[in-house]
Amino acid sequence: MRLLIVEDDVALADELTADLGRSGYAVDWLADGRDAQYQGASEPYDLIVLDLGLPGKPGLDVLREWRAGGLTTPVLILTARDHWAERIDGLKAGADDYLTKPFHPEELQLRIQSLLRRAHGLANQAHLEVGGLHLDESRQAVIRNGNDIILTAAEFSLLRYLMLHPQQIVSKLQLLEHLYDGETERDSNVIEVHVNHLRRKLGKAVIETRRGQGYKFHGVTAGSTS
Amino acid sequence: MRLLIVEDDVALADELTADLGRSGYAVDWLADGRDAQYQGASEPYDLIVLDLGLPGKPGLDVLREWRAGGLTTPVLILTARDHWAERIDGLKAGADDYLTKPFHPEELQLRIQSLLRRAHGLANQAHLEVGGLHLDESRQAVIRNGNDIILTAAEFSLLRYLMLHPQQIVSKLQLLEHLYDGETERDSNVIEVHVNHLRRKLGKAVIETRRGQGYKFHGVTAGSTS
DNA sequence: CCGCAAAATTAAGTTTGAATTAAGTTCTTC
DNA sequence: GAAGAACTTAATTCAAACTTAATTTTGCGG
Repeated sequence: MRLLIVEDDVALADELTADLGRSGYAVDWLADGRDAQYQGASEPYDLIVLDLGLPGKPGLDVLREWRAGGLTTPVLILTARDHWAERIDGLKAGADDYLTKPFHPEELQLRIQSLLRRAHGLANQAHLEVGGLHLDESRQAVIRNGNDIILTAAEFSLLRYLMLHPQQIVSKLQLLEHLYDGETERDSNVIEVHVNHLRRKLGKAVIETRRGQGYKFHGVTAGSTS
Repeated sequence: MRLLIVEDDVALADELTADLGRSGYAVDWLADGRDAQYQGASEPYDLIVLDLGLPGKPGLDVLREWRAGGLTTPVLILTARDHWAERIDGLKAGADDYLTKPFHPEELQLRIQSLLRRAHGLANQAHLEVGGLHLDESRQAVIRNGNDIILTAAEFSLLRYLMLHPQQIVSKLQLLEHLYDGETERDSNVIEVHVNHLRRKLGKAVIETRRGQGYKFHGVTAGSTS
């Protein structure tokens, strides 16, 4: 998942970037509203965290123009506690959720997870569970039939992306763009390697390949083990 | 479907060419207005994407001269966000749709699909659905009576072309010219082979052959399966 | 800091399958 | 029933995807 954080408080932004990076998100950070305006509309982010108190251009204006231009990416806004009216304006302008400062970083993580599930039509699920597999975000593991399978960071974020797009065909390019920040080689075979590892751990049938098009996630059907 | 992209930003053009190619379009790319002027009028494109900020010759002039010369190919123009007046001028000059930069490539794909349907008199249809068959562009599949039939890239683009020209007789030469870029053998039997594959997957009646003239697409009538 | 172990990525060789060509067969029309 | 058009099947080609191993990077304990 690729996230954009628009926040001018350097200390806070650093912390959030590091935190989210550790959770397997590819995070970009911008401090200026004008830059955000452009980059948010041109890069394929899965979610944007937008502070409303920004230099360059007011966050609310940025958000309004994104929505006017047809951007559908989920946006979570950060507002100051004492500007409570901003929340309402923000939601009216097209924000999907908000958080008032100060907040705990874990709180942001939870909101992000929930927002991502919601955005992919997997609402009111407390945890990501698709086709017999249960993702445990806090431990980077999958649970199948009650037993844990430990994944590495790369495997985990790849699987998370696939599970958030069930029944869809996800191209290798799409995976490269959404799992890695901006500039990663377009002709690397990282994805293939990690897909291979996932298939080893979860069984061959879990990820179907559609030659020339991409991969498609299937749950584990009945008692397939290895 | 054969598309022409006229765009001087090499990185963007590369990306779009690759994207659209992956979706089964035969894509040509030109960076110069003067070249575009000539080639757009002489090759049988199904749609043209034209950036208005071009070297060689202003995009607007190119478009005006195409229209003056009687070219009816649908044209989608790309304009910069801050030159909003261009959009109006572009539409006046004969553009069929526009997109402001920056945009997401998927957005362009959707516009192209919609414009192609429109250009073939299948307006206000959100998806291409003819004679009981439903084309799913995002998954390169057809849906008949609710169940999916997976197609390869070549089969898909052939079927798409036929479905965009329903009730018409489409010659083999026409298919070769519109499904393959410029130079492909005129006496190859690729089309026949793919038609054969499509008939296998969809049933014999779906594509009628008019000996000496070409093929004609028919929907599936009632309960024909194989 | 340094060095070690695990993970991530790159690289190289192999396998697979779609696309095209090729060749032989069956229609269709005169 | 001959000739050409279209059909069908099989062979070939070539790029995509897989697999394994080698290399680089990262994180961590000393």
